[in-house]
Parts: sequence; C-alpha cells; structure tokens
Amino acid sequence: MNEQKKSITMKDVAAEAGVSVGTVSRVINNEKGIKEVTLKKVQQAIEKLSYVPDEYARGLKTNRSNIIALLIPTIWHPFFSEFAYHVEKELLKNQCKLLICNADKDAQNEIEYIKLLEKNKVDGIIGITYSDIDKYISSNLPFVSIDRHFSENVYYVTSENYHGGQLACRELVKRGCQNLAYISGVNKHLNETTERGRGFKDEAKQQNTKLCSLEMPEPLDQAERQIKSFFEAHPQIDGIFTVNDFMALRVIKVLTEMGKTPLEDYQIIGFDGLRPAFDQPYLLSTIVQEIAQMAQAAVELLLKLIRKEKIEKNVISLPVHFFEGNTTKKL
Amino acid sequence: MNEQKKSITMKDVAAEAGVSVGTVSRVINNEKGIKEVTLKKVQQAIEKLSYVPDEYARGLKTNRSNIIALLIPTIWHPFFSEFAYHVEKELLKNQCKLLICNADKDAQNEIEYIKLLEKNKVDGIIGITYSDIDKYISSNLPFVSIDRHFSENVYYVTSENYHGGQLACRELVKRGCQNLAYISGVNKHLNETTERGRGFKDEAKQQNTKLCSLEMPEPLDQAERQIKSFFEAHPQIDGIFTVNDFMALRVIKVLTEMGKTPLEDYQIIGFDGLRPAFDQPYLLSTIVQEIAQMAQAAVELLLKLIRKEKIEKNVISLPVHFFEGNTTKKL
DNA sequence: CTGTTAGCGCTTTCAT
DNA sequence: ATGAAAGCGCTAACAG
Repeated sequence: MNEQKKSITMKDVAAEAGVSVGTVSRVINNEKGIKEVTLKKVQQAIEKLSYVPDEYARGLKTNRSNIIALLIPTIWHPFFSEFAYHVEKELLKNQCKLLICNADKDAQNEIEYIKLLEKNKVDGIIGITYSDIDKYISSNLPFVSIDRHFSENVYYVTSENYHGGQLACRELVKRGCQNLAYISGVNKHLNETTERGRGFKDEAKQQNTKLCSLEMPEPLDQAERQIKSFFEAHPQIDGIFTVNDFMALRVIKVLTEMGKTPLEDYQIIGFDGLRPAFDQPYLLSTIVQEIAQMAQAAVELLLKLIRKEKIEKNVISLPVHFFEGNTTKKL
Repeated sequence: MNEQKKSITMKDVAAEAGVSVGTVSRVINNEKGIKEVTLKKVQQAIEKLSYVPDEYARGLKTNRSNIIALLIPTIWHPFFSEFAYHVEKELLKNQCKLLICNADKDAQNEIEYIKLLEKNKVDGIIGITYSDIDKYISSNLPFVSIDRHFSENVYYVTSENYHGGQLACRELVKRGCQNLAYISGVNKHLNETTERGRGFKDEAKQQNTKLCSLEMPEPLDQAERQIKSFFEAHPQIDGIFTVNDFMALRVIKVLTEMGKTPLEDYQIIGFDGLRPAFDQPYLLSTIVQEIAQMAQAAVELLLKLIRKEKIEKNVISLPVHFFEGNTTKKL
C-alpha cells in the first residue's frame, strides 16, 4: 500500500505515462496548455505509482522551500503559542510549513538562528524579537516583525498599544478608581509595549486622575519585592494597569499576600488577553490583542514580500478591546 | 557586509582557495585526513566569501533535511507548547530544526499532514495524536509517538500514568479524604491517559476508600452541566482527581459556582503539571509529568531511529511526582 | 591527501 | 502541445 520501495521519480511517471519528464513537470506545476488526454495519462500514472515530487530537487531549482520560520523568545508562553497556532493555520492555507525557533530572549541565539535560517533557505521569517537584529537580516530574506519597530524599511505588525493604555485608564476611572498605578518591566531595547504605559499615563492626565508608576528594569529578579514596597509606599492605589497579563497575575499574588482582595480593595487590568489554550477563559480583566488577526496580517505581509507583490503599507496596527473579567467591577 | 550578491557556491570557494570542489566538500563535512594547510586555505576562502552551503542541493544528494516534524493537536496549549519548547532545544543541539504541525484533533488533518511531511522529506516525526494514523505512516519514515500505543513495532514515550493515578489517590487519602471521585473525558481512541483513572481506582480499592467517577465522552460540550449534576448526586465527595489540570480547573469553577470552596469543602488533584509559561507557577495541586525529560527521550529515540542505531527498548516510561499546590491541604 | 566526475530529481529554455 | 537537454549545488566513488 504505502510501501514506496525505492522512491518513485518523475522519470518513472514519464515512462509509465509514455510522455517526457518535461510534461510531467508541467502537470505537477498546474501549467496550462496541456492536452486533455496527456493530462489524464499523467495523472493516472502519478496516482498509480503514488508519486510525490521531491521537494529538495525542486528547491534546488526554484530556490523556494515553502517553509517560513517563526523566531520568538519561546513557544512556551500563551501569547507566542497562540500566535504560532494562527500563523501555522494561515501558512497551511498557502501550502507553507512553519519552523519554530526559540531564541530564549538571547540576542546571540537570535543571530545564530538567523544565520541558520539563511543557510536553510527558509522563504521568510516572522520575528518577535527583543534585540537589534535588523542588521543581521540579509536584505534578500523577507522579514516581518511583530510589535517592534526596526529600521525604516522593515515591515511590521502591531496592536494599537497606545490606545489600549488609554482604554485601560478609562475603564478603571469609569469604575470609580481614583488612584491609578501603572506597573511594568522595562526592556533595554525599546519596543511597542512602552506605548501601553504612555497611553495610560496620557489618559490619566487627561482625566485628571492621580497616577504613580513602577517600572522595573528587566530581567525581573526581585519583582515581587519591588511590587510589595511600591504598594507599601502607595497604599491608596485602587486601580492598576499592568504592561501584560502575567505581570498583573504577579501583582495580584503580591497584593493577596498583603491581605488585599481584588474588587474589594482594588481593580486591575492586564494587557494581552492571554488564554492558556483555545478553550480556556481569559485570566483576568484585560486589554485583548487580536492575536489571530495579527498572525493573519503578518503572514499575508510576508507572503507578499516573498512573492514580491506591491505592498501598500509597511506597518499594520490592529485594534484592541477591553474584556471585563473578574478583576474589575461589573458595570 | 552581509550582501551576498548572487549566491556563492562551492565552486567559488574552490577557486578562491585554489583547490577542487571535492576538497571544499570534505572541509564542509568535517571529514578528517585533510592537510592542515589546505584546511586553512579553504576555511579562509569560506570566511572571505562568507559562503553558506546550499541545504537543498545537499538534501538532494543525502536525502536528509535535518528537519523533524512535531505533529500535535495544537501548539496553543501549555502541555504541547512546553513539550515543543523542549523538543526544539534538544533538536537544536543536534543541528536539527523543528516543524510545527497542528492537527486540531482532526484525524483527517493528521493524515494530510503526514502525506505532506513525507513529500517534504522531513527526517522523522514526533507525534502526539489521537487517531489511528499508524497505518498511514510509511515504514521508512521514523516515527516516535507520545502517550499513545500503536502497533507493536512503534516507538513511544509516555509517563507512568498508572502510578500517577495511584499517587493522587494516596495523597488525597493521606489528607483525610474519604469520598473520592475521578473525573475525566473519554476519547473514543484509547490512549495512555486512561491509565491514570485505572491507577486511581485500583488504589482506592486497595485503600478501601469509597469512589465514584464521572467519565464523559468527548467532545465535551456539556461538561459543566454534567459535572454539576454529578456533584449534586454525590454531595459527600471530598477528594477529587481529574484526568488533567484543565479538567480540574473546570471542576473547581463549577464547584465554586455551587458555593463550595477548595480546601474547606474538598481537595482536588489534577494531572500534567501545566505551567502557562516557563516562569509561571503550577495551576493547582497536581501529578507532574516530566515534560522536559519526555521531550529529550523522544528526540533521542527519534535520532537513533533516523541514524539506524540500535535501540534497546521501544517504550520509555518516565516517572511522575506529586506537587502540593493550593488545592490540597498542607501536610 | 586531493582532483575529477557522475549524477541526485527537478525546472526550464529551446526546439519542433 | 510536447520532447530534449542543460544545469541547479552538492556528495561520493574512483583515480591518482
């Protein structure tokens, strides 16, 4: 049945069908202008021998692998794994396959991987990176970045982070918060997440609401302790916005240990809209990023780049929305 | 700098170094028996031209891609993403790359993907699948299965599921539970997770402890409702073991809605040891699978298969342990 | 120890 | 509309 003895080649198919290899190739590639009968013959031969084209040989000629790489800090994180999930789905629709590359937040790893990928001739890269790797990306390798702005001529997809911050502020104020706090880690490489805090702070000013903030340089070793002293110094805080959902979880943990209860003592909004798995709920009240849409946009952009199609805008910014979970009051 | 004009080939390197392509090939492949000076010359030429071998051409000759595929229901799930994370790390050590294939729990997708993978000549597959795909795996494509037993001659890696069930029972009894419940979904395809329940039930009998169980056929549409009626019918239950962590979370949610509080009214132990991300804690008290070790074992097994090395045992079963979270009493 | 050379399986002109 | 043939860049067998 599925016992391909010694690997069937195009030559075998050609012989079986009584045509030349060129013709078989044309059939494989869906070229038009093939006589109905020849097409039939070839297709039957392919079927009969259960022939599958050799992708290496093909790649050698065409310089295309139909493989794209996703370069991320780690797949072991709901944001990245959800993103990867959607990217894979989208790619599959376009007969492409997905290579996963964990860089583990290490710039050197990112660079190593990029070299590896160039050698392996992936057709393109979608990268969520936190270091200055743009210099290492050879200009002939299509690259789409997520959430991070490189040099001017780089393509990227992001969320409306600034607006998300504004939104968070409005939702907290709407629910009666009067002493706001923004809590985040700060990566030494600037990235789009900074905009979340900027939006939040700007909106607080706009709304004339008191605000203080805790911005901890990464890596976050002593985060819990820092958070604790922050709240000891600012016991009046009743509305919190964090740079992402996991940070919110950490804050909740610390506040719980300090004897404070969400809803009763404070309200908190995260950012990302993480769900550990497809059928799992959001972790808390949060600003939700449209991860599926981001993935879709990134793939679309990358494929256009690969196919050298015209691209209207090299930056795509997607809307976010508020999800009312159980860490903010019901309205 | 990194401006590879028109793709440097081995021929260019050979010319630059003043040797033949054969010699360059030998250098690339780390063959020994090359004169020190020639080696130097070639390496310098490679450096100077920043030559990278073409993996297609190589694959065409050697029939090896150094790519392996991970076939899973979905990467968007902490178990699979943690597993994938470790697989990728392990593969990278062996200069292999990882292709992610989401089958979305659909047997047809799994089969389609396997066909695609054979065509694309991945060197092997690691599969966590829930359908009878063994028939579709051509015997010449190395395959390692996780948690699922196929035909006799298939290689697989699993955890000591039965023992994990026993462990859960002992830990609950040790903490004073007298009315146990086992709750799980049941896939129509038998898999290793069934052993968890078997171990739990056997141990309960051994310990002379009362037990009832709720086993819901998948897909789980009305799980919440079923769980609710189950607990209404069995209000005396004080110790629960679920087939996995997410099921435990669902149970907790239902019980919370019914006004019951963990620790006060019941204790519950999950299975898997899920953590949403590397630096996140376990979700609850649970039987932890050593996912990293499983990944390592799977990769090792697969690489041996690929290299046609001798394999001692075709089944590897890894130990599990209990993690005391906040859904069981402290001892 | 190194050079020469025949393909690997496919695509793609160029003929016909 | 189809066939013939030249490579793509590399490896490996053979020669020297």
